[in-house]
Formats: sequence, structure tokens, C-alpha cells
Amino acid sequence: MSIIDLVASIPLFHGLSQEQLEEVVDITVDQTFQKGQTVFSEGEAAAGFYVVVSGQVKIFKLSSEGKEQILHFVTPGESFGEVPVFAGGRFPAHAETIERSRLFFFPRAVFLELIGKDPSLAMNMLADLSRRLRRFTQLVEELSLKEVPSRLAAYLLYLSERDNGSGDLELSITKGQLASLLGTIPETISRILGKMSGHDIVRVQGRKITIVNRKRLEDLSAGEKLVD
Amino acid sequence: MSIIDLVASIPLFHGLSQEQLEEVVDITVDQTFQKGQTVFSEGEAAAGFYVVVSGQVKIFKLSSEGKEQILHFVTPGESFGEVPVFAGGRFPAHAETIERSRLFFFPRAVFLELIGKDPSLAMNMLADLSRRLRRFTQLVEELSLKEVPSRLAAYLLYLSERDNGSGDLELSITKGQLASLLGTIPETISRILGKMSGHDIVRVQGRKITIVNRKRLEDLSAGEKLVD
DNA sequence: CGGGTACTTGACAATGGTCAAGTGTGGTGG
DNA sequence: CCACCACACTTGACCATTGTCAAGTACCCG
Repeated sequence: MSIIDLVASIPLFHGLSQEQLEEVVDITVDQTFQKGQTVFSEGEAAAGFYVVVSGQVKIFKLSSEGKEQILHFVTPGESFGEVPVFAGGRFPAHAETIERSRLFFFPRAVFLELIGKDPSLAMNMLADLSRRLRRFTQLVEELSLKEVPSRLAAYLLYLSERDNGSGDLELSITKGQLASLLGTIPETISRILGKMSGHDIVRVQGRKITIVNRKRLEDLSAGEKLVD
Repeated sequence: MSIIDLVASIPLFHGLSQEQLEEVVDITVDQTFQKGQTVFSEGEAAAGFYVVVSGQVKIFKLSSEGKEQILHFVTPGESFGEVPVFAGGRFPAHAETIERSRLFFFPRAVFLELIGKDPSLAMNMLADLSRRLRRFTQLVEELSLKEVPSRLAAYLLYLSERDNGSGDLELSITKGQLASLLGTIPETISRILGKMSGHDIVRVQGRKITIVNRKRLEDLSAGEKLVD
């Protein structure tokens, strides 16, 4: 697939004219990263931002003791690292590929020019950042106001919803990464999935999870307790 | 002070021409709220967003049991409720005044037109949302990776820094609200401030807090333990 | 001066993290 | 093609942090 077609398929650039797309292509830097490579680290000066073409990138924070909290996974078509383009100049978190990934890099200065000339690009970016803010408020809410079983239930329901309501789920990440995304540790995820299995709420076989009792899962997500 | 001067002093509108400012003034709705009034609730359809002229507004989430997590306080010159203008259409959190407040309301549709015509307005808004994202990543980091003494220490240091490094602080919010902002409860704040006093790290008299040992506070913020 | 709210303190409980010791399991190279 | 190794995951015992509940004190505003 040609670069221009790839660029045109990125939601951020939807609504741009052919001419504008060509301008974007002109500043696009095509990069490939192996699995587990660091794209950037927190505090680093940012020269621009990225869009995932293929593969998957995790955005995360690290504690002083080395524990990580994943903020989100970036999948094809989505961008990351935009914050320092517009404020502060430094990346607020770490980015690392979790599989071999192709990324497009867009240098800050030229991109800012483009955005200044093109209101629909600005609008797409505003929508992007707004969606991200919405997700973050949800993350804060879950970390602060919900217990782990509730967060896990919400995540499973989210996966199911994203898969058109299917009850047969397949994790695209390891359970360790899932733990880090939910603000906990693998042991806790293991125990809770164990309890959920025991109550016939889900069935777990490796990365395959089947929702057996959706109602109970919804109750858990709403804050109901999971007894032993 | 006239509306146009007030509007011109809002950072979001910096860099706009006199003419553009007048367009903004045309769509400005001037509102006054008493202390403790709800500005909007989570899930509500948003007709526009707000800027605080005077007073203070808290943005927060509520758990199913009624516990609240404050996302941030909005002070004069700052805006809130922009997310649904660009994505989703519904407020992701609750907003309530914590003192008598004067707010400017900007209706969504007209504001979107303005932004489409004016790149510098779009740019200001992008910077705004980016700063907010940065703050949220920090909030997530603290909630997930740091313990309460560490968060409290970081908050006190932040206050001190904002006050040009002064060691004499005065909370502009109640300790209960501080607890909710730090993702904990008043009892815990009370106990930790008690310990900090006992170790001569700070001195507390009501809402006045004096930093006695800044070094220890920085160590706490970095993750060092606070013994009994 | 009174009343309500903010705050403090204590005893207790529970969520979930730490540490340690396994048990799979998938992928690679011999 | 199989053996092995690394890594993901599980399970158990323990414990730290922090939340809950209850009671009492201080303090501010009207």
C-alpha cells in the first residue's frame, strides 16, 4: 500500500483534500520498530508525534520502584505523543512497542504549520485529544472509585462490546499487561479470574475468555462485591 | 470591568484580534452561580463550555456509593466542559461551584464556527487540552503508583512552587476536598499530616501549613516511606 | 452565642500487594 | 521433531496501607 493511501486512511487526516494529504505525506517519516523497543521515554524532548500503521504500542508511566501503569494501548490508525506538540515540549509518559510495529512520525514544526492552515485538521486533532481526555477521566474514576473486580468486569464488557457483543473474547495482550492497564498486578488478576470462573461468570482458557453470565458481570462492573 | 476586557484577559482568547474578540463577546453568556450549585452533571448533553471569571469550580466523578474523586479545580481564567464540544456531546464528569462564581458560557455551535475561522483560537484550545491531558497522566500516575503520603507531599510542594517557593502555604480548599483530590479520605489526610508534624516536616495550623523540612518532603514525594 | 460543618483520633477490617514456589506453554535451535 | 528454556501464569501464606465506623473536639458563620 502506498504511503498516501496509508496516510489517507488515518482518521486524524479524514476530510483533508488530496492536495493537503500530499503535504502531509511530504512530512511523514516512515519508521519500523521491533517488538519491545522504546519509542520515547518520559521527560524526553519531543520533536513530533506518531501514528501507528501496524503493530501495537503501549503508553505507560513508571514508579520509582519500577512498577508500571499502562495508560493505553495504541492500535493502527491511532496517534500518540501529541501532547508535547502543543504544550510543554516533553513527553509525559513512556512509549514502547509490544510487537513489531510500523509507525509514521510527523515533525512538530511542519505539522503545526499544516494545522494552522487547515481547520479540519485542527478539528480532528481537537476531537482526538478530547476523546483521550474522556478515556482518562474514566481511568481515574476506575482507579480511584472502583475495586479491581469491578475494573476487570468493565474491561471484559468493553471487549465484548467492541466485538459486537460477542461472548467469546480473546485478549490481544498478556494478562500481565492487562493487570498493568487496570492498575494492579498479575497475581490479583489471576485470583479474580479464578473466582469469576468458580461462580460460572466466565470461563477462562489461556487468553480465551468466554462470558457465561453477562448479568453478573454487569453487576460487578457496577460495584457489586465478588464473594469468595 | 467590561465584558470585552474580561474576555480578552482569558488565556484561551489571547492572540485574538479586537474584531475576533468582539465576535467572542457576542456569543458570551454571563452567568452567576451561588456556592455549592451544580453547573452540570455527568452524562448530561452539553450545549457548550464554560470559563471561570471569578470564584472556583470543582470537576469530579462520583462512585456508586457516593464517594467523590475530584479531577481538578477550575480557577479564574480557566475553562471547563470543553470535551463534549469536540467529542461525544456529553459531559464526562460533574461540575459544581465551591464558592459564589461568575462563569462565561460559550455555546458549542457558534464557538466551533469561530474556531474554524481562527487558527490561533484552535491552537490555544489544543494547548489547553494538552495541558489537561498532561495533568491527568500525572493524576493517574499518582493514584496508581504512589501512596497517599507521597501524593500529599507532592501537592504541598506544588503549592509552594506555585507560590514562588514560599514555605508558608494556605490551602484554598478544605482538607476534605484535598482528600478527594488526592484520591483518599479526610481521616487519612489527618493522620498523615499528624505524622508529618510529629517528624517536624511541616507545621499545621488549620488551613495554614508551613514547610519546615523541604528535603524530607521531596524525599516523601519521590516515594520514601513515612514511618510512624 | 449556637449550630453545623470540618476535622481529629482510635479500634477494626478488608483490599490488594509482596514474596516465594511452583506449573504450564510456546517458540527456537539442535 | 523434540527438548529445553524463558516467560507467562497460578497459588498460597503473609502483611501493609488505607478505608470504615464511631465518637468526640474545634471552629467558623450567621
